[in-house]
Amino acid sequence: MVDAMDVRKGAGAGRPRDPGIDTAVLTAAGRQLDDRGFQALSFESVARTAHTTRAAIYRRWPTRTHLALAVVAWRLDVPPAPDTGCTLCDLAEGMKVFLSAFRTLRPDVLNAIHVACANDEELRAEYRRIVDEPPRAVVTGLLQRAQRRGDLREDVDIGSLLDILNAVIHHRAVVGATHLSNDEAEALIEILMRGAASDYERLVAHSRTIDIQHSLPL
Amino acid sequence: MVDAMDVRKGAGAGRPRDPGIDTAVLTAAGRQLDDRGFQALSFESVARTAHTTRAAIYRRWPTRTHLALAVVAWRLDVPPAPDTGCTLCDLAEGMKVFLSAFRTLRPDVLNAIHVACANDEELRAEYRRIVDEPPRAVVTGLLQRAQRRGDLREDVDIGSLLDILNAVIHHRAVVGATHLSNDEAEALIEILMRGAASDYERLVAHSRTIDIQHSLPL
Amino acid sequence: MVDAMDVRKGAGAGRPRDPGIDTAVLTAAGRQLDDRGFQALSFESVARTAHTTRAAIYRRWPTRTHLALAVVAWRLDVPPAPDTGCTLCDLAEGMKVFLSAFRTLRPDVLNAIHVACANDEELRAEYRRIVDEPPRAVVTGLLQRAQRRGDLREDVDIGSLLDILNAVIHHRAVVGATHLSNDEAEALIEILMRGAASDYERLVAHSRTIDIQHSLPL
Amino acid sequence: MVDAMDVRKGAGAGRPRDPGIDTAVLTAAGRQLDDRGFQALSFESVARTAHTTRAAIYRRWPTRTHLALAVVAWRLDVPPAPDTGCTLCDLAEGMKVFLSAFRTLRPDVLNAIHVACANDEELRAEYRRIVDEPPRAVVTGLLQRAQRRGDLREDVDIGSLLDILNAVIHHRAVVGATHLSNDEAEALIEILMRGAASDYERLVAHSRTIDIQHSLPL
DNA sequence: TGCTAAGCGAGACGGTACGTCCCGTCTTAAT
DNA sequence: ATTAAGACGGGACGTACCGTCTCGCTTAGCA
Repeated sequence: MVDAMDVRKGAGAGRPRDPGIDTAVLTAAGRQLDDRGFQALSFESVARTAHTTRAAIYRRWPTRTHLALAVVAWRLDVPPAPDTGCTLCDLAEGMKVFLSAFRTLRPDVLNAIHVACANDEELRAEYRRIVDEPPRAVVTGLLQRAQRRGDLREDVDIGSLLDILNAVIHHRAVVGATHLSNDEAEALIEILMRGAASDYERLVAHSRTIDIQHSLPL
Repeated sequence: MVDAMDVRKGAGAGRPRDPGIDTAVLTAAGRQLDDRGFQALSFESVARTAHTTRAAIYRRWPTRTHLALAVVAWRLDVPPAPDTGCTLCDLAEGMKVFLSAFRTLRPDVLNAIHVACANDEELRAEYRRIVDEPPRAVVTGLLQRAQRRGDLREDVDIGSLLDILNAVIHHRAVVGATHLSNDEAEALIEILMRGAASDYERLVAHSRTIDIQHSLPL
Repeated sequence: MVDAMDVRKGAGAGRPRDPGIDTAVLTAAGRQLDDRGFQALSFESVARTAHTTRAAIYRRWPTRTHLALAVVAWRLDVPPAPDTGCTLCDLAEGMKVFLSAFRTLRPDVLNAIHVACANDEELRAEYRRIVDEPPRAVVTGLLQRAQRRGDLREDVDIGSLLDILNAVIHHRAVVGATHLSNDEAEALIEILMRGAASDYERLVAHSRTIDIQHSLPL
Repeated sequence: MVDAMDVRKGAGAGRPRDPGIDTAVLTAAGRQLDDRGFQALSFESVARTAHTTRAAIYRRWPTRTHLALAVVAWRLDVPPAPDTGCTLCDLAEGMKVFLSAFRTLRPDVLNAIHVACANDEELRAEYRRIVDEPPRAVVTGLLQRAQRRGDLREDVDIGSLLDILNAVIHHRAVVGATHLSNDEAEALIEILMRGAASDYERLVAHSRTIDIQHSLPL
């Protein structure tokens, strides 16, 4: 994957960048974020542990927020959309996809990055592009199939459902400091599907006894 | 309510604290948070603009996170629970209560505070006590009345509903950088109440044509 | 001995000073000076280890220099002048007297106190009164007897001799970080007495084989 | 002579030090020492008056003692050894050399520096190298010539003589707060030379009527 | 006996300075 | 043109003491 940050102006002339520095820095930064959080991420210490210099990092990423986002982009690998034909099962799997984004970095670190983006439109867009959109796209497809299949009412706004799912998972990860439990996920899906399904009882009947809980990640 | 920060060990002895410093510092800190965000909140500059010294602030609040939380506690004034007998109307009002907590400080600032709490159990508890619990208590009462009235199914877990409401509002404020719109609030309430109400159609019929939208804050 | 610092204005009325605090503070201050030197002597830590408060100490001694001098005064006990009739022997003993002053506190601490006195005439006088004069008086007597006895030339200025003795001992203690060795003391006495004695050879002959070295302290 | 403080580890690489800062800091520090003494020497105020930052000073000198010693090294200019063939005259000149070291800074400041060296072997060595040794080397040469010439007895230990000279001058400067007067210097030389000269009377006769007093500095 | 003047512990107050860390920029020589 | 190295002017950190103050309580001698 091309590094989004690696947009050089007059590339071609002069000594080329050492690509080893890119990976060394991303590795060191990631380790630092994992160990001590975003606020402890400093150019100084990253340069130190990556055995390079601040200047070499500044050349690639202008702020530590850009750097942290680069770590996310480097790590994130969104799983493909499940398609078993069973809406409840797919939905349970879909929640894994949302969670996958929250596993690239500690939730509080992602949150801190977001805060740092708060006053910078360009960075916020970058955050959405890298962190928010990919899982959302996957689950959107999943729900659209369900709606086409007739499992969801026609008038249900899929965006609203996604907002709720995303919000609850995010909120729990970030505020509750624990990920959603199986029971909570079940309760959440039940409440949402009772409100959104054309015929909730039929969905449950067709869930092929594949227990929702067993497909939940945590 | 007694200020949580004003818990002095051997209270009574020693020169008493100058209460003017408390308010000056909280005012200055609040202003700083409003103007430039949490990361720009420094003991240094607060001390400067409050015309006092770092030491006097450290005596009261050990970290800038404690200080910021004290600003929230100082500002937050949770409105009383509405009780009109109309569940949908009350619920719409209830969302105002949640929003009131998110208006004490800029959403990104609250979020930043939360991030700072992430690795400190004591602070996280403080955050919950100050920011989360008060509105939650109010809306809990509201929903319990609705349930007693028979508007909510007996088997609905009010806690889960609150989690969802809280999560969506928090998430929108913090991630979306805008508060929930009327339409979004309406859609949210509809989805949740379809899933949770004993008889959603009856609730709508009895909402006395008091348009949900008109009672929403934004 | 009356404490020089204990000059109270309107003594008599009011609660009397707790004498236990005086000794506790002097003990603590002495210990602190012994352990970590003058620059580490702080009202704060003395108060802490003496289980009292800064204010109680300030009431007694206005600066830490006064306090340190009080420790010296409290500890110093000048030995009496020796008078064996043997000038060289007495002189060797006299050097002990000078050294006794340098044993009340570490030489560098005494020196530091002196530095602190440098810009305060009153304190400097106090220092001289407490530290310098007592041993000087003793050895002055000793040398005057020797001169009366005819062992020292009439034209020798005893003050100059004292200056030299005091200076060399002080200098060695302070600059060399080791006290004068026996050989050095012997060499010093020899050089001085060759220059000051009426008949140095006779003095050596009459030193009753009491080896100079054996009467030196270190 | 290379400045002892300017020993950089991987010299050559990196942005070179701004030599203007060195002189600005040494000037400011010297001024501060002259005006208000060692205890008032703070990195803070030196940085302020040298229009630089604490960090730039810390980069060069780790403690204010090192800084003060650097001021001495920067200022000290030891005069060359006199060699007139007249031992008493040379000796009188030699005392000027000792005094030159004590004129680089106020005696109490030098003393304070010494105190600060007391518990640091490395600093003490530095002090000796910078303050003690240079004048000592000069006068050593002077006395060795005198001894070769036969003016001093063969068995006189030049080191002991130097100790005494150095000690008395140091002591007077530091404890007496005044430098040695002419009379005192004369008395000191007389006492020492009576003890150390092969034939003191001859030395006086050969002092070419060059009055000792007239070559003394104060 | 009760008044009153100090002493006392506790601890807050406005300050100054500490030594450290990191920032973002720069200068240099070498690659 | 990038690299490693590292100095530069800044700013904030959290800590330690300073010398002063305000309290409420204790302890005596004097009236």
